[in-house]
Amino acid sequence: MDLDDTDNSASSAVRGERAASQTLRAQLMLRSLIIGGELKPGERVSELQMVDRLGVSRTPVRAALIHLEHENLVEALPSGGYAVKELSEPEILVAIEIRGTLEGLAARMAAERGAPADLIAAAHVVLEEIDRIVLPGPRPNGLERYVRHNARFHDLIVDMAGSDTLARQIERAAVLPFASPSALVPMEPGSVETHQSLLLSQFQHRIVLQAIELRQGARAEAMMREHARTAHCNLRRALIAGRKLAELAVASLSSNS
Amino acid sequence: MDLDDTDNSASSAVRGERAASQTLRAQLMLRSLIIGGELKPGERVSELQMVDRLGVSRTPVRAALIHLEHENLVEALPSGGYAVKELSEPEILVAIEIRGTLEGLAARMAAERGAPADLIAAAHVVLEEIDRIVLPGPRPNGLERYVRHNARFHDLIVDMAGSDTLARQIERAAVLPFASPSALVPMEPGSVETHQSLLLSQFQHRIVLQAIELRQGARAEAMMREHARTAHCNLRRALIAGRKLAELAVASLSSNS
DNA sequence: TTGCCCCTATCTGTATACATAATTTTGCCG
DNA sequence: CGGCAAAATTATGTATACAGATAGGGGCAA
Repeated sequence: MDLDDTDNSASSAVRGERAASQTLRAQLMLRSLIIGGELKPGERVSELQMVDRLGVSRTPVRAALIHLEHENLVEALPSGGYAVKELSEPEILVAIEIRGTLEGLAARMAAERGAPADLIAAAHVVLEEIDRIVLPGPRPNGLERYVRHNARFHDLIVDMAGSDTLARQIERAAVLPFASPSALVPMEPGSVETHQSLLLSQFQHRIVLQAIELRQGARAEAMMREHARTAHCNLRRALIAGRKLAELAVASLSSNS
Repeated sequence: MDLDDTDNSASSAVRGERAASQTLRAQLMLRSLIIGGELKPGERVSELQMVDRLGVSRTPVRAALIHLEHENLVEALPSGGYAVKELSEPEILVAIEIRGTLEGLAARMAAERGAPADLIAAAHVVLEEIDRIVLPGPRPNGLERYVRHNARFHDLIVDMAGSDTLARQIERAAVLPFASPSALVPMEPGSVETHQSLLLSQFQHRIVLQAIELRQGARAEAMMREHARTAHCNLRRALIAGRKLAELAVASLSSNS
């Protein structure tokens, strides 16, 4: 069978991933289709249709669907098969709260157990990089760099907790489009409002890191929780601004490498 | 092909489930094999071996393995295939902490949003049933009834939060043998120590429910978290007493209907 | 005797064939 | 003209065939 992706309508999602397994390719492409809105919420995801669309056979498509079910992006229909899960605003808020709660737990564990020195140092470096982005003032193009460093900081906090189980659980909670720490993409790139929001987030980053260093578990946890609630504001703003879900796909996909 | 389970070495795990799909059967049986210790931690789970052992073909076995991977019971090997995940004591403690944290979040959300009256009433009924079990004093055979009602109470709290997303996440966190709220099975049935532990748990139940009714979110959350840490003691006791993981399989499996 | 290389046996990933169940469409009757 | 039923199409669940890869064992050479 022809396995290259020359005629693949969703091949842009797997740029540079052509060596990966068919299952992973199907998973990434399906995620992209769902988050990008090309598959409407509530719509049935026909396996054969996906075979035509993704260029892989039914087996990897089916495996990808099982994975996506656990990621809360599709749900199993009672009569068999899967449908794109419709995300209500309250459920997204809950997902954000779950992520914040678990990241708060990670921060507290890091503070109570003590975080490895190299991770602390790496976090300081990341925060200084963010400083160089946000301190000079609002500038275009700084947003995507911020998102990258922000995601790295969150990953470092989770790593400091030293638990693979916790890391996985957090990763799963952050799959939903607006629940990811990188979900501030819909913000207006150059606006003063955006810039102030980033400054506040950076303050929170510093407090979390300081609390972890000082072994202040409760403080680290509370601040991390509050920090996650920044996403609430972003979601509210995005819902008011209109449907720009497609933009989120890139950030959401790039954050789980 | 012969599809009945007459020569099925693990058929006891699916008693009453013969109408279910092959995938679900494979998932339940594999869970039982892993939690029951028949598959040793770190051991590779050969698909063909499981085909022989479970009496289903490779496709359902493979689907079940993907599900179990998301349940943290197996992990994907870099070279392909899966292996039984080895659960270190610290990781189990983390899993308990995750469950407690998320159940605490559920209790707080129930308190802040207000729980449906019928669920509150149902919870009161359950607590009165538990009272009838533990108040008269230590008695044999009360333990399994306690476990059942205890699981029901925890489910009710989660339901009160009114979020399917949160419910799923908690369910996943509670799959690990000792992380489930039903994980007090290894306790000695008739001992005074066991009875006092149950009494304390029941006090905590009452406080959580009262806090939810009074809209005391922080109190409900803190008490629910602390309540989950009861499992820490049970784990410690079980590890001292010796390996009786097999007993936990039943409780763990029955709690996720 | 020991270490390295090759060969074999098995295992996974993928594709596909087949049977059962669900859904849609079409035709007929009221 | 509308509703219901039946048939056909399509969907999923399951089993299996096949190819590439991997790991392990045995044999040969130093």
